[in-house]
Amino acid sequence: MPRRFNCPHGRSNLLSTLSNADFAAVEPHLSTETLKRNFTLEEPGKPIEKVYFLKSGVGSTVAFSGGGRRIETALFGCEGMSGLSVVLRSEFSVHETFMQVEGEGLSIASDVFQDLLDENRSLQNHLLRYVQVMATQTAQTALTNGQAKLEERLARWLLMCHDRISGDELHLTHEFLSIMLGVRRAGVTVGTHVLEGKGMIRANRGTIVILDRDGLEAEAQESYGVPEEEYRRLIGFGAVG
Amino acid sequence: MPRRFNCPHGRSNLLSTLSNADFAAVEPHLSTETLKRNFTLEEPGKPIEKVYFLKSGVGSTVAFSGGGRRIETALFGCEGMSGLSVVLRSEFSVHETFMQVEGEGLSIASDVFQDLLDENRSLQNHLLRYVQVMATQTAQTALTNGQAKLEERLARWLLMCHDRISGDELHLTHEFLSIMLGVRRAGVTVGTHVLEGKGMIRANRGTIVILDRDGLEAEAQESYGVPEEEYRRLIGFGAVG
DNA sequence: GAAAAGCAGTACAAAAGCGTACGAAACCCA
DNA sequence: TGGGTTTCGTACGCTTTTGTACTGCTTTTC
Repeated sequence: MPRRFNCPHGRSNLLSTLSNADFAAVEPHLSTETLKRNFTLEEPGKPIEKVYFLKSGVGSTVAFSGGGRRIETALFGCEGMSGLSVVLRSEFSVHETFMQVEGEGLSIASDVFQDLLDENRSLQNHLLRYVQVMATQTAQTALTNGQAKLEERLARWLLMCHDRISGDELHLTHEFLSIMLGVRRAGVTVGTHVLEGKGMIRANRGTIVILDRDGLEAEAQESYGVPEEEYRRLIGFGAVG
Repeated sequence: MPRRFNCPHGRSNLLSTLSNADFAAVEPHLSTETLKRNFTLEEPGKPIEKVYFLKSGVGSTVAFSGGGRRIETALFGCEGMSGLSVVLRSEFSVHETFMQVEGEGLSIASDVFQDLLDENRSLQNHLLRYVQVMATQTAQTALTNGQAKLEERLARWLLMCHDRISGDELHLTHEFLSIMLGVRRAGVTVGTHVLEGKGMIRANRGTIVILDRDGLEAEAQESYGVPEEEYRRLIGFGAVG
């Protein structure tokens, strides 16, 4: 199976799948921005100022609790956007969203964007379908967190990240991965060794290279694939230019 | 702290918090239905025919995978509704939603409802905010599934269910609870004994009685409360008649 | 080029939870 | 009333994961 969200030439697939009229309405208000690693796209509990459509890179939404527990609940790249709370008329969310892999994005001011949604039914409907995709992803994360073993969760995460980058190299530390998955750092070390032993990845200080996607998909079992299929159903892929 | 979603006299709080105009638009199309335990509100992968606003009882959304793994991702009562996929223009969801505790609900045909949403901005916006509440609940479930111990998850679940029923008795088996939480049946038995030992609940064949909510909230730690607070912020409570 | 910081590998005991299984108690229905 | 069924209590060994901590290798910084 091919890489699933490999948006060609750093293009936002979510914008590409808009109708011409909808895209024309949005386009004048977009500004290109370079989004560095760790850049905050949404601050928990604070009104969202800009919505970002990624052209490349990966964004990550994390739920946390007072006691310092954190876990990633959703992740998106060139197929998606930040600021779902704007689409959902909620001003902000209690969760945090930041850039996990740096990239480029198109930003639009939240208030302008909200007006566009008001005026433009089909634009809104399209993005609501995207909300459903993300809701599915989060539900699947809940399922996986509750039922899958560490290696399976690790494989799922690597696949989802791989789907959204170009090339096969992920630049991240075990520490970071352990926070995303909500497990112990040393557990990630052991888990990567297992996947490495099966020849699926090659790990190196700060880098993981994907060698065998099919193997990883087998390892991830049913943990991987459901939201990806929903994306295909509800959003689809824009014509490749 | 009082019971959080104790809708008086079996009333839908979600409908009660609509503006008069919005409620007037919806009201003529509603039919009261008795919803037995296990009644399917949404079938996975099949177009939703009716949307239900609960007046009493509890509905439950479950994610599952081919391998027979299941876990509850969200739960709602008189404060909520089924059929979020209709609000999100997605026809259906891949998850299953059914009645966990029997009750009454107001149903409306999906196509009629969708037309109402089209014509009625503020109705749609209100329900979109409810979608955000549920997204928050699911994210919190992902966090809890990944990080909390069995007893904490159990306490959270009991509280969420207690919030949505009248009285303090939950009628359910350990087997059922184990499926909702995605744990072993025998684990639930042990967990309930611990909570019982602390005087928070009293358990009996098919019944759990909540004795000490505050105790349970302490047991659940930060696992409980976030989506409830979001509901308060985004939906609120209708005037008590 | 030395010191500091960051990152990865490893080890060990302990806890949490699982799979399984068996028997007892409570309930249901004929 | 009695047999079948459902639900619950409990036990045992095993796997997974944790908490903690120490070591050594890189990379960065001064």
